[in-house]
Amino acid sequence: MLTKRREQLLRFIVDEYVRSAQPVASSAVVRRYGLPVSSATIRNEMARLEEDGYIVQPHTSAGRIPSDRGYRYYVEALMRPQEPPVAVQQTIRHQFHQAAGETAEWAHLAAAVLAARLSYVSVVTAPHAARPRLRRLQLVSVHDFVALLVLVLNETLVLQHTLTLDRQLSQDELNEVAARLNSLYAGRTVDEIRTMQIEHLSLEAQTVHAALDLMESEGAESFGEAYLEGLREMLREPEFAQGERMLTLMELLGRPNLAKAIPLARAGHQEVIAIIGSEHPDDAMQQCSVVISRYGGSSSLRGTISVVGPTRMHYPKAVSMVRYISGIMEELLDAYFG
Amino acid sequence: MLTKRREQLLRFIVDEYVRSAQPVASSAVVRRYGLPVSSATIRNEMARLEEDGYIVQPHTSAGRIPSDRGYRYYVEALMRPQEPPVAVQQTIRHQFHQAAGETAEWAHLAAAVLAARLSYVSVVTAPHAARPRLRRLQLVSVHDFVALLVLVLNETLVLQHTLTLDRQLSQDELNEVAARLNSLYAGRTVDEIRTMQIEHLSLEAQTVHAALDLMESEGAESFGEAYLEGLREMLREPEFAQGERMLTLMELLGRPNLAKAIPLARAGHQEVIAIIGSEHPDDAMQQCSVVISRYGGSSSLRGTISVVGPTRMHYPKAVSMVRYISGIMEELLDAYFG
DNA sequence: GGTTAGCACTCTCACCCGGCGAGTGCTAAT
DNA sequence: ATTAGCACTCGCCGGGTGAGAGTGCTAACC
Repeated sequence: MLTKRREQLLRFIVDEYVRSAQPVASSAVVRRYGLPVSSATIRNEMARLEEDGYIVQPHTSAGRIPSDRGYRYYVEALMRPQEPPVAVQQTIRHQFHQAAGETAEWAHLAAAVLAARLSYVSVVTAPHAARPRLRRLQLVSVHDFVALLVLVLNETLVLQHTLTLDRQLSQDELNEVAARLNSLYAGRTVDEIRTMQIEHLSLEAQTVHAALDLMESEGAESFGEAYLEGLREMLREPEFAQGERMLTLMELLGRPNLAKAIPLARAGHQEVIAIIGSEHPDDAMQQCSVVISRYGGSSSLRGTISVVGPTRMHYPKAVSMVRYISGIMEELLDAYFG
Repeated sequence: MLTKRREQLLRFIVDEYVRSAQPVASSAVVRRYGLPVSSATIRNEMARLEEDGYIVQPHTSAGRIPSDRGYRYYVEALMRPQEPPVAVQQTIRHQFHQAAGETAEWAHLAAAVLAARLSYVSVVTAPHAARPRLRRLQLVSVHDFVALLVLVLNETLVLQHTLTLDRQLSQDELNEVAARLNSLYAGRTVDEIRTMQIEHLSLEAQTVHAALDLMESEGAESFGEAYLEGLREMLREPEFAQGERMLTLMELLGRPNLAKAIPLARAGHQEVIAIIGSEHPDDAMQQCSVVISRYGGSSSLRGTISVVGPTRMHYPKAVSMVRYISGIMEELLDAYFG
């Protein structure tokens, strides 16, 4: 347990380092925060904080920077999460209000807003049903032997697939098939449809097969329909200034690797958690922190919303912003599909 | 007009510089290409090429690198476009075959393949109808006062929009409305629907209004549904090694600026054109070249396919690969919607 | 006239060196 | 426990230097 004064000092060091990206000197703390003690006293305290592993020196005769352990303590015990200012809240609400009709765009907008407000990378997975239900399917004639299968799943997810037919069918015939399948299967999950074991011929069978495939591919939570924004902004942070660093980061945040960077499983509902630097299992993430939360507890749709930034991240802002946007997504889901 | 030998020398210099990213020395040319002359002779010839503006020296006592004019000459007169090897062609055809059903994924796949084969940035705009026609619309009940409008346009473009209703409507009622609107408007363009001037009440009016909005937003060729791939690969090229360069490039290739980088208007059908460095109007593109082509001449659907790389680009590969992929897209469109 | 060997010249790059400034840790006094 | 004073360490910056690469020029050669 840290003494009151050491806690406060640690807070100053974190705040200052986050602000300036420079190692924090003892004299700088005294000057900037107007402490009633001399820099020598601060140096003594700093030495103790360093012994305990909360801060480190990049090299002798440099100031101190927080260690991952220091950040952790800061996040747990020291920081005061600050709600976004009212003006910002209003702007954001307005933006979501504009896009209210575009269900499929919510997650995209959330990612964009988050990135714009924080200048870190934001990753938002679209609202997603663990067990998707078929709402309605439709067949649209496209060309002689080609038809388009359009699937509306749970709430508003729309999928499509092109079917190649064995014979020419009119739109009316397609409508009939669709109507029959809708009456059989609308409202059901993949498993339910599978266990019904109804025999189908040709086009019906083909359609059901394609539909089940599409639905299944939606089953697992993944980054398939994730929105990632703000990479450019984040790469402006001084820790990524060298080309080297940028490339490894881009590598890591590319689609195939995204799951390594962001542990969806650790996202808890309605609580925002942070994973800091060395707490990541993956080596490439040692320099980064992730702030993550799940949204959509009350409806059947769930998603995650997260921010990836340098360990030198503005945690109060990041946590509160993730919490705020997550709340908005929750509200929207409730209002539209509650 | 250049002499035969100078042409050949220019070709060597371009090839070698593209390969090594290092200024090409006179002795290197002699050694590497086994010429029957001495390096002094090459130096004389190089001096002439430089006078005429085809090559430049980064500084005294460095080798030569091609100027934009030199690249232009190379592209026009010297390079031999090389078809992709048969094995590669087969692999690519196989990849497209796999995805044949996923109409909406073609452009994405094209961009991915292009990026993987060339390691430059590829940008592919999805097949797009200049005057979209409504094929079919559908209304799906989502929740008490919420319905989903699904629009199938021209060939296989599927759009969606959420409607908030003034009163509760059953799926059957929604079906009726959809059926009526389909019988009126299926197969028509925005303009046609507008001129029909049919009076509608409440939900019908709302639906038509939303549908027209969606269709109109698809009208103009844009990067709205463009796929961009390969940024990471391209940033590995030595010319972008400094963080500075990377950032300006990422800035430029971000959605809002993409149109500046890639002049869609200059893409000619069935011919692949290159825009080299200083030929770009925009300052930020002076270091880059674009290879671009249009696809989909015979069907009503069009799109563009382009590659952005450093001016030190492997033009033969880039041009032939763009041509090849463009041909495949053409074939696919013909086969499915011809 | 075209080609070439030889050579002086230029420019970059990598390296080393030394001074400066920042910031610390320690000691001794309060 | 605090603090003034001071020696010490280390990164950074500028200049200087030597090696290497590659050229342009000149004069000789076929």
